[in-house]
Amino acid sequence: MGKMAADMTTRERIVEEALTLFSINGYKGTSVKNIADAVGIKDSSLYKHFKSKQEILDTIVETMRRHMEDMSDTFGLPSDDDLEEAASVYSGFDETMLVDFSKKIFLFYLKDSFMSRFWRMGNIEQYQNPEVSAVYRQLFLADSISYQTALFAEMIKEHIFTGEDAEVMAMYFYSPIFFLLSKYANEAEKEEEALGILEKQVREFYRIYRRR
Amino acid sequence: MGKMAADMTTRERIVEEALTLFSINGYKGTSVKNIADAVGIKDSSLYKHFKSKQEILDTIVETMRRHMEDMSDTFGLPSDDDLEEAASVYSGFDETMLVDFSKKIFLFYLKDSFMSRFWRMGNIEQYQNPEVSAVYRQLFLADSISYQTALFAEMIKEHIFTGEDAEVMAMYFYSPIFFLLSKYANEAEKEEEALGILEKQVREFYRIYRRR
DNA sequence: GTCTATACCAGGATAGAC
DNA sequence: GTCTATCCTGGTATAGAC
Repeated sequence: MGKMAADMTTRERIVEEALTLFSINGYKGTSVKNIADAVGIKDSSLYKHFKSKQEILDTIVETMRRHMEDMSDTFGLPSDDDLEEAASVYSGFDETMLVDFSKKIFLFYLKDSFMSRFWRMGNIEQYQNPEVSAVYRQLFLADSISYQTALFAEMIKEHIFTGEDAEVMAMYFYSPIFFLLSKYANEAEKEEEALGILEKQVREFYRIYRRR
Repeated sequence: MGKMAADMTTRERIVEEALTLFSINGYKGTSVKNIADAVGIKDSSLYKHFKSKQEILDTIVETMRRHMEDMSDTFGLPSDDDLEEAASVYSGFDETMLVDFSKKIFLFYLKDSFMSRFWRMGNIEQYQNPEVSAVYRQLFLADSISYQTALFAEMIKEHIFTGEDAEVMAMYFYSPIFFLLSKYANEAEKEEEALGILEKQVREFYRIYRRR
């Protein structure tokens, strides 16, 4: 994203096209020639930029790892350091804000061009490539839960929500998002349907845990 | 499962070994020779049983489709027809029974040899093969939700649970199971950890929706 | 840094003997 | 219904000219 094709180096464009193809056809289902064709060079020329097909995949994973680190910014989420601040930001939280927050997370995963392609590639390659698997699992399974657990814990402490166990709350908040991503990642046209279901879930979540 | 290798025809053993290999290395990552080796025959001999590698995959999908139809039995679940009966069966439902019910579903998906291999293969191949995708999505995304929606709707009607929207309840009941399957499908050794988390989720679910 | 040409190998599938 | 031998294609990667 951000850069136009013209602004990108050939090396960057190879990574870009490879991620797209890997996310559609998988690593084994994508040939070096497929990637070269997409970039508009011959397959042999590609080896001036990468010493092997595997090295392209490694570069994608590395890029994703860096992308991940400044994800909070992209998200518009506060960083781990200032959770207290985060909670105070959300202290005027109402139902609508919680719904918007969940939709923001959902649509970021679904529509951000890097995220959505990595989601799909991660699904396909998670059992094959240990490095892909590690980043995929951290991103979509571990970090999401741990961040939201910390956030809900803070919000309980600040008496914004009631609840005994922040991790249980985080699971109830995030796992429907995860489920809907799995279901709708490949059906962009049904986005509205997905958002409708998500909204109902989150309104119920708010009803259950709001301070009474 | 149930049949020993000795009892199975060569054709059945090909399907069996192919599913195992596809679930580990994917369709493209598995060669006909890999399958033949696992069965103990030469790759060329395999073509006496199947006219192509694709036909093996089609047979697996077909087997899964049939497996699916009598899943309710395997599950120990009532069929769609007699939901009223199902609800009355659960009318004496307490927290422990709900926890056991959720663990049963979770462990069935995780440990049933056919299910767990199809789960993994479905994950890998969901964007590649339309037929795999259809069965995978029906099994793990659509049917689970619709069955549990019907069940909770009946239980609300019978005043066993309180709740406005059975589908929202079904999502809160099933999506943590789905999330935990995604997380632990490849880490059989952490089964206890997964069950611990599941139990906490379901106890919270019961606390929220039990009749008061 | 792009091209053409080519080496090399692995995979899917068939032919034909036993 | 299993084997050996073989065909063909397509994929990764390298060499060397421009």
